[in-house]
Amino acid sequence: MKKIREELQQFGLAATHPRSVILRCLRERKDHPDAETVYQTVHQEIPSLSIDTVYRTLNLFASSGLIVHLAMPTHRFRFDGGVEPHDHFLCTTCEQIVDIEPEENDHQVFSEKVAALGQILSLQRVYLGTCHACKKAI
Amino acid sequence: MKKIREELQQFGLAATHPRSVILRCLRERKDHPDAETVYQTVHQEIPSLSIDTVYRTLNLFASSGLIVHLAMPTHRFRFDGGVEPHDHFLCTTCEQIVDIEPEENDHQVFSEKVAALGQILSLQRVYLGTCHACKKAI
DNA sequence: GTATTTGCAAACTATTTGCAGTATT
DNA sequence: AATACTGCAAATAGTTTGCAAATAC
Repeated sequence: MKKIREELQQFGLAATHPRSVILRCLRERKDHPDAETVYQTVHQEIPSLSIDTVYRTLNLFASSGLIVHLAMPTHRFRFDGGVEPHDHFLCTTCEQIVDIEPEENDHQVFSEKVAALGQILSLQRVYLGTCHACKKAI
Repeated sequence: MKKIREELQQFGLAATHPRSVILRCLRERKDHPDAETVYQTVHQEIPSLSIDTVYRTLNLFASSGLIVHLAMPTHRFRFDGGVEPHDHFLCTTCEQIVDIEPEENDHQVFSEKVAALGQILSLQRVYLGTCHACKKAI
């Protein structure tokens, strides 16, 4: 928990109890949760927590760069507590998201053409399709 | 317009007037519109058109593969009438989306690791950042 | 003529915001 | 003590759906 608090402070954010628990939740989970899911989890540890705070906190963390707001055609915003570059697979049926570790030689260099469009901050790659479970269910 | 109607029929969809005009709108625009924007445009040609039909039609087209439901962390769903593979730049401030034509040697082959996750139907790459206009405005 | 599609209206779901009290620095 | 954060409540925004009338095949 100490590390989480320090992280918040390094980003210039007050290390409150809700924020610490929300950030720890994001760091531990591997399933790229939405606000509701984060709320359900953190609510167990802080019963007084409201979902408004979860929304505000997730937006704050994402714009600070502490977490990643995922580019996905899903019905709810999804977040990723892993900030090292990697790709994702999205099952467009059940909306589960799976991490894909980058290849050794993948250094995400942007071409000049891309750089000319503005200040590029990140690149997200999403493979879209149907997971085995959903495929079977059809 | 003939071509548009034929396209709909090839995909097994009834070539109604609303659908034809909506598909033509998507094919002509370069700005990756949301449902509201499509509605504003098509509404000029078909005043009786309702936005419900726009939502239904966009979802139908996207699941049929006639258009692409973009993977973007935007507040509204965005659609692309260009179906040949290409990348996108998203300004996370003004939410404008710009096409990036693929490099010559970009053939979008999926690794076995990716293919093992399920049936992969497409890959979307999104460069996120701030466009020049928004950068200046800060 | 039959089946599919559309408009209307309403519902539903997700997300944001103002304000006053509370916690953090 | 001053500032920043949170909960409450309500508002806002985006999208979906049931049903009867209209349209396409």
